[in-house]
Amino acid sequence: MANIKDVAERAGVSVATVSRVLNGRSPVAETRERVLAAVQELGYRPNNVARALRTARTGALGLIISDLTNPFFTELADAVEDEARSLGYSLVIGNAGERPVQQDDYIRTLLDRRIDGLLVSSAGTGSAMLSEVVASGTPLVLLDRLVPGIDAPCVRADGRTALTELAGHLAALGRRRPAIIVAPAGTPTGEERLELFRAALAEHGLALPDERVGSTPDLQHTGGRRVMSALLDLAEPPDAVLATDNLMALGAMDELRARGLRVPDEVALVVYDDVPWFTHTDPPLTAIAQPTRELGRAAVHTLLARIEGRPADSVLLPAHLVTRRSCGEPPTP
Amino acid sequence: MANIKDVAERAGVSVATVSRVLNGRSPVAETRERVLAAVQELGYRPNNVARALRTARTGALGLIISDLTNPFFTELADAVEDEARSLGYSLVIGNAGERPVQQDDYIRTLLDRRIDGLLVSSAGTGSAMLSEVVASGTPLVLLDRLVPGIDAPCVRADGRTALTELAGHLAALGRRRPAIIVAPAGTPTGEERLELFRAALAEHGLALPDERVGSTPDLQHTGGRRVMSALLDLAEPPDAVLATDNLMALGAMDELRARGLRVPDEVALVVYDDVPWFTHTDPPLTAIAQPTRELGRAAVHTLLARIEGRPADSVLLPAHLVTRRSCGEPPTP
DNA sequence: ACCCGCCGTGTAATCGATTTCGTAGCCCTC
DNA sequence: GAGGGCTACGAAATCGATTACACGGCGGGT
Repeated sequence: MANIKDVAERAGVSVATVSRVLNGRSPVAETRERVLAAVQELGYRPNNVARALRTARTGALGLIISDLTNPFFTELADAVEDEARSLGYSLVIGNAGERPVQQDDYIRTLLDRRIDGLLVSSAGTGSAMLSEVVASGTPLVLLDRLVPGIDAPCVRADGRTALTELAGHLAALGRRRPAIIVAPAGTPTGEERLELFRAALAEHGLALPDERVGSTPDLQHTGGRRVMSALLDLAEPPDAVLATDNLMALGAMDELRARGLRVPDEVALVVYDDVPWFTHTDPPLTAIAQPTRELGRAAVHTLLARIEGRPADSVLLPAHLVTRRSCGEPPTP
Repeated sequence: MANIKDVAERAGVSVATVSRVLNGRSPVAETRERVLAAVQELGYRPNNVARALRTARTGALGLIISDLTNPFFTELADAVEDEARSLGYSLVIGNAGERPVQQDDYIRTLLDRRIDGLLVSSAGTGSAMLSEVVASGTPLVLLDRLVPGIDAPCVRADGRTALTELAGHLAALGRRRPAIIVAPAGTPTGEERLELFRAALAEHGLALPDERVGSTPDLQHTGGRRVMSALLDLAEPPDAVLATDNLMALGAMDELRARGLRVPDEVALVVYDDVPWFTHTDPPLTAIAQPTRELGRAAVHTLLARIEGRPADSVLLPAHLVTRRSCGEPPTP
């Protein structure tokens, strides 16, 4: 591949001049055109690696995502990618697969690659490497998940409105024994959702006793199924279940189906995170929709602010309840 | 951040020695330990940008995916990422969003970043930039989609077995008027699936006339819905439909539902690409499952072969029919 | 007419690593 | 004991860009 020296020779100028023309400085029509012609003829493209070494800017952002196959995170990643690209950055995606060790591995790699900034939707509580990121001075923004003890802005959705709406919805439909499936105590997101849901239910005179709080470290399909099974084995099984993750909800649905229980007739089901195909499940699922694309966009902007040294605050966007049929009420058209 | 010079000073050796220790050459216990101690104390990590400039190897692979929000491609990307990471490469993902222009944009960026190799699941027929890739000498492997005129190995699934199984399945269930929803003529994948399906049907005495071949350039939800609508308006509407993409299938289902037609009673529906949540739709969808993760893995291996100068051939892995209830037969447990 | 300053350009340093080449010291052999 | 070969290490070139500094020429001000 042609390099800047080849271009300089062909245009009969120095490499400095070529560099200046390409970066918009010192615009003298005649020289400028000779250089551009040479660039054209040789099909020259600047080597980003060399440029990055010299300028200490790679033009790449890193995104650590907890689980790429989870549709919520896919959409988030898509939104981030879109926004980053439109602002001239490219995106290196690291998939943590919900494993803290793998996450740390990836963060290290990205740091070694000298990305300009890092977005992290953290798996678990693995904050050891995160404090290293902060220490290294690489701009960091947390996405969707808070990490205690890490001094970085966090962009995420606020479930309060949605959960209040949900509690009202369930109460109005006569549900008396709500339950929740969450990540285990200690994970900030899980705890927050639990507390908000409990508070919202209380306002409608509904209790959420600990026995109807099912939790599992396995945030996937099988975890959700196992927890749902335990809930159904209770002396007083729930008549409404909120699954705080779409994968766990799928597992929960499988368990219901396996036991021949009908949704919403016998048990109402609500999912945290709305996903396009929830319209197509049997029955269509009532869901709490986070403003995913907006989150992605905001995260990129916050990160760029940090990169450019501008002040950057945390962002909190409201989530909303999307009513479908899995709680019993027909959707209002 | 500490650099190699700092380490050298602290250890009282030259930078060359530090480099050698870190790369496993010239192992002399005493010096070696001094260097490693200095590395430890300074928290030194080699600058990958500088290393890449010198060695002309970035340790990064590029992946251009046609649509990140399509679950099939998500799983593919996940598999590729997994395999790449386990082999010491990181992955830069570019999302083409099914837009050739954006795809070309991204390929250029990745080339500028001097990635070691490129995997492309091409959107449309945008092969202009692809021939540039070949010309640039960057190792290239096509993924899932063939691109005519591009001299690069292609890793993809062979639908012949699956479509033969499907034709038999439909015939056995008494379906007489099969139809297909495909990408428009001119897209290799679409044409191939059409021809294979037609041939397989013929073996069971079933015809697939052109009027029951619905195509749309919009490979998304709305495209699928529009085509399904046209098929249903036929004088002799189909009693079985194969949608060659999972997004289009969702659109098709919406149209069926909107018209109050029951699946499988009135129309059988089959989807190309199996996705985890197809178990949860109403009814569970019979699908053609591509060996997605194996495809991802094979693609990375093929690409590495090219990178290392080993011979690399195209790979063709068989797809299979996964029978559920959307064609009428209960699944055999 | 002379000098100052500015503008466009070239020369060379620089970013942080790898790698070639050269050299000093050591051991072994004859 | 001298010479040859090997080993461990350092000095310096190198990758391909950006950029600080130097310099020559030209225009304008006095």
